[in-house]
Amino acid sequence: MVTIKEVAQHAGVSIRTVSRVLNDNAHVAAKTRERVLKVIDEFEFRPSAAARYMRTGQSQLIGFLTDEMAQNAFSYDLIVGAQQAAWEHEKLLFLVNTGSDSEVETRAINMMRDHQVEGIIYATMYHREVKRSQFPEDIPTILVNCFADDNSFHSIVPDEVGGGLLAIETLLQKGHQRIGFVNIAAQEPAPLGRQEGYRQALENYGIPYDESLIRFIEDPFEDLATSTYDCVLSLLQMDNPPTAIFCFNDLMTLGAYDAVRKANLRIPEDVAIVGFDNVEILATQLHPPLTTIELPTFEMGQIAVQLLLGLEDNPNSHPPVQHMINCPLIARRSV
Amino acid sequence: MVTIKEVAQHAGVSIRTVSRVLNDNAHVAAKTRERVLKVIDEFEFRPSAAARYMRTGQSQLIGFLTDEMAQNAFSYDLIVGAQQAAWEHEKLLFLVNTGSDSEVETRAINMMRDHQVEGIIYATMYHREVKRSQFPEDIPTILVNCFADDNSFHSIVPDEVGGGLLAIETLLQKGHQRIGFVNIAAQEPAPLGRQEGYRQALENYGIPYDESLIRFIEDPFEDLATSTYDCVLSLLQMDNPPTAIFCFNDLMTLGAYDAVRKANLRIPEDVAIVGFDNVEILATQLHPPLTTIELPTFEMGQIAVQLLLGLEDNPNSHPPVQHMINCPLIARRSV
DNA sequence: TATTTTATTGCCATCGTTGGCAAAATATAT
DNA sequence: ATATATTTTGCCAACGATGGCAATAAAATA
Repeated sequence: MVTIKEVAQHAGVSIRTVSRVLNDNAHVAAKTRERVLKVIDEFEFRPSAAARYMRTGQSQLIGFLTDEMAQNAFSYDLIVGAQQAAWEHEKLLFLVNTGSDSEVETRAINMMRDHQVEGIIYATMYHREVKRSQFPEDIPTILVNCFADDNSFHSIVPDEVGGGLLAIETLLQKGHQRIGFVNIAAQEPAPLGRQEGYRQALENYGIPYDESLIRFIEDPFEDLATSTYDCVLSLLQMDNPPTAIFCFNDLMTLGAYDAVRKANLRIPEDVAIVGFDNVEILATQLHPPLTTIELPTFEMGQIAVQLLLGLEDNPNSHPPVQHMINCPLIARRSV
Repeated sequence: MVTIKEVAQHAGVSIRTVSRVLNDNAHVAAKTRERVLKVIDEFEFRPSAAARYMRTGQSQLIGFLTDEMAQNAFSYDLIVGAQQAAWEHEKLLFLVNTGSDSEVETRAINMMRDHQVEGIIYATMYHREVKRSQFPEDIPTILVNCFADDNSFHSIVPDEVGGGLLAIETLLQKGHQRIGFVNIAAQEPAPLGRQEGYRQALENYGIPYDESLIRFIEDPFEDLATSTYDCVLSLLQMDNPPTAIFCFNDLMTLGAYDAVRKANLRIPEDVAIVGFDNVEILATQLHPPLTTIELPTFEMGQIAVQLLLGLEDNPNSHPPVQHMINCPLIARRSV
């Protein structure tokens, strides 16, 4: 590895001059600069980030922690979004997947501290609350898709209620009056929020809230599509069946599509279907393509980094920002 | 940030002693060590990785480059696999997604060099050849899911031929004699290799190779499932239709399932289906769950890191290893 | 007790870079 | 030509850690 010393030697100047060429650019004669630049180029010299950090205290590093390796595309888009934003600011992203193991988490945070990251982004795979104690107080931290129990950290979460509302209002606008909803049973922001959106939308349109149109899936991991299949089939076999179904997520629409076909009905002519998440691999390939609410994960990753970097300028921007991201409708052909 | 100096001061020893406690552990009196350890603990001191690197030359960093942000789960598993292996060796992973932009790629490699990564892993989203010139010669590099045009780098790729062979032999063992194959038209290792596996399997069982059973999809990005639907439907409408279908990837089986249903046939009783990739989100949720060949991406990521770290011990292990990863069958219920 | 061995500790240089300050070189004003 | 201002450059000390070597303290031997 070639150092600034060698460059100085070959250019016949002191290392201070090389350093000046590298940084200020001021106070160095044009001729000298040219000579130095030529040597730098020739030797492919690049200043050591570690040595630079030693003097400046700027590591140019951001830590990115994720809790579990989900099967879904969620995490990946989030990472890429964050990576891209970091890139635009010439920062590098450290990635650690902790698998929800709190010991690993602590160790990971320690390692990031060792490398003097300028900030930490902590992203969870599903929207939930996290304990504040697990995060260091002296490193700027942004929570993504989660929030601290005491809201003591900046956090970026999707607007679940707004998403649910938008899904249902879209259906109501098309004239649907009875709308089934296959939700999951957990007491978490996502199912709770989306259901609240469902309720509000009906209220806005003066349509009574019929509990029998809502079905819950207990175990959201085991055979999700199959459970949805059963739920949707039973909804369609009601005396007064719904003409539209809202599924808690896109994966579930796989089962919903099957159930509608089983009942010998057509999508969207007989039954409209709306999902949530906009998992492109599914939504675009289904038959017909799925209308769904987008969980803008890429954007969330981007915003997290931008927020983090903005923080450095005014680190005392208390109270922490609770950023709520709008979930737009992606209209395809299932409505 | 508390430094070794402060620790030394508070413990009433020199920094050299603290350093010894931190590293060797030898040649320091039990009493002293205890005292130092207490201060370290109390002040939550952690040695700076940058300063450490300055002296030792060990950055503990690995660079991970990906070419594009694919929709599929491929990349994510790969990253997590690599991350996990890195973690086990106490290394941290830098992630940069280049979006196939060679300028970004060069800049990314430069940034990694700045941070003195111990090695670089370059992973592509589909199995292909890459140019050797784009990689630096002085940093150990592992290619994943791709290989250099002159095989001058270590590389880890899936055994496409073996995967295709396994898929078809599985079907042949079940007594299927006419097996349809929906492939994609690109001249790349994956479609070419899997088709070669298809051919070999038939040859092994002494069954004639009937070209009319193979269909090609020209544009593998636009409406893949729909194109597959058309292909499978036309296969099933042949005079002597196949009793099994092998799809180039799992996404395509979505269309294949629809086509089989459309033809009023059952899976697997009337038509067996085998996919490729083992995209869990799809394979486990389909109706019935999909039998498919796994592309062991997680494992590939792990092996990449292990190989990289092993390299440091014997950096002159020329010629570069061309590692071929076995693709196993994941038997579910579509066969 | 004196002497040798061994265990413990501290001083200093170093890694590659940047910033403060002063020295040298050049340009401008008298 | 001399004095003064300005530009250009170099020396040296950091940053936070580690390693070589010497100094000191403790233990073992004579």
